Amino acid sequence: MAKALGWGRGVTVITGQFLLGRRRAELSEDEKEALEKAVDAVVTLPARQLIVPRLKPVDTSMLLLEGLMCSYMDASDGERQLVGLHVPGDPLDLHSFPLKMIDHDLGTLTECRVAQFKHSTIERLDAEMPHLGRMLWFATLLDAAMHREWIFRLGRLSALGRVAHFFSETERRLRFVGLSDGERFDLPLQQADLASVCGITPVHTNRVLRELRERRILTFGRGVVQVGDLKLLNRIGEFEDGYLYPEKR
Amino acid sequence: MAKALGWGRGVTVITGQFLLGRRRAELSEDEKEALEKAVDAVVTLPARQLIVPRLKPVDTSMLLLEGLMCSYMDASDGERQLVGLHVPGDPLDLHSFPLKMIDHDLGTLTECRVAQFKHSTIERLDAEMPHLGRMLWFATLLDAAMHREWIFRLGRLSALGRVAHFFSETERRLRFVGLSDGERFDLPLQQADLASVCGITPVHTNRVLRELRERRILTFGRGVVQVGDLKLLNRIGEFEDGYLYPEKR
DNA sequence: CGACAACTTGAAGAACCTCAACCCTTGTGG
DNA sequence: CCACAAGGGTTGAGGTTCTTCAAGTTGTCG
Repeated sequence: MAKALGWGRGVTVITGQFLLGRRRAELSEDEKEALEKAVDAVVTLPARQLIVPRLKPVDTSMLLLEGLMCSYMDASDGERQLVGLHVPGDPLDLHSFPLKMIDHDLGTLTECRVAQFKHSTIERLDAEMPHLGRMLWFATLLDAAMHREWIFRLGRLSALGRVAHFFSETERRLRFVGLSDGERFDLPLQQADLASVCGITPVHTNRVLRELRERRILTFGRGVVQVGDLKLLNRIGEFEDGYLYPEKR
Repeated sequence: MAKALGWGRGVTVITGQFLLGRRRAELSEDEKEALEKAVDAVVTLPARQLIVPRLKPVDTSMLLLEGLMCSYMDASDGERQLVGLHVPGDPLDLHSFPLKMIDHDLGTLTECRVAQFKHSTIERLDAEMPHLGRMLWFATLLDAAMHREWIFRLGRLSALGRVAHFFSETERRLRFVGLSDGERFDLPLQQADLASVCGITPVHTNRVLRELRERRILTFGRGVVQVGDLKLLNRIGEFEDGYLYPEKR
């Protein structure tokens, strides 16, 4: 556990990726320290498990440290729609703090490490440090911004555009936390997961991936993405990163 | 202006529809009064106007009092995707308080009346009344919950299902604030707007509306919705209102 | 090696789009 | 008071995209 490493100002062994690349710089040393100390536990979750079911009261929120998780909703015919992908550094169900439950299922895609925060602790933090509270609020709104972009993606883009947009967004998000160099990154998903994200069938997803491969834009296999032409990928997906609220440089 | 009406505890001439039907009951008299006093101005906006453009810093947030507004994003081919519809009682760009800007355009559909709140005032409120701050946070997350449902709608439902879901959701939301009785409600939109919501063409929207009409489920014309069979409408749209966080009864 | 899951490909069909024409209502000016 | 223009709504015909179904192929792990 991190506590064994000893504490000093700004030591963020657990929460160091939170808001990284976004507005982390606006967090004071006091705030980072308070956040780090607010961690109740760090636990490991098995792959492909439902972790937080919808519409059930919860009293804890989590921060993803390692692995991939997703938010999803199932249709009456059993088809699954992913409504969010979560990468390290992302709050997972922080919105359950004001909402008291979540309106979707939250599950793991791979084995994951997460940090847990009791709502009672967050409540104290929010009351005592209003600015930190606002940064937590900000973090939950990043999800909403991505949701809006996903609506746009599904409503206005072709299958090729949707897949390109998803890879563009995911590449950018992983780059925020140092998990992509813009050319290659791990993304341990299956084609069926991609289909669940993009609102298309697995079969058609396969054909879209073939086109991206043949046009030397991107290859995806065995959980690894190799980007051939990031500019073109972004253009096909009509991707611009403004909605991710990147840090000014 | 409301101030002319005189003040007493719980007088909410302007903000009385905020969170109505959701968790408004959790607001104390002090909180309601503080919110009402935080109103900086009430203004009228013309129909079909861009009110808040994307990616520009803002220092004010608004609450919709009367009329219809929408959030939208435009694709490179000029096609518009609505990502949110706003009805009376809804905060419009409250998320711009933590975000400092919005990542989408916000405009009017009809002439509207809105109440304006300066971010500096919200900041004071949030610091002095943490519980009220959390209720504001909650309100912004209702948008996120609707976004998730819209993703599901676009990703997993047919054109008929999407239109049915939109009408189901809108009917429910208007009922929260007393603007629908479950059988008939005003919805001053055009078929093209519906198309922009559902990610389909206006022509196909027309055909879907014909089917709903012929099956006696719903008629829509001249800005008026007549619901023939609400249960069936909800079933076709796979609509359940849990994600709208209705008040327990 | 065999079993299983994930990926791949082909063929046929459904859902939705595009384009074009027409209708209906409303408002305006002669 | 009528003619006409304009915008929104309606319909048909044909084309495209994506789905469905079915049959392999490849890779992995006991």
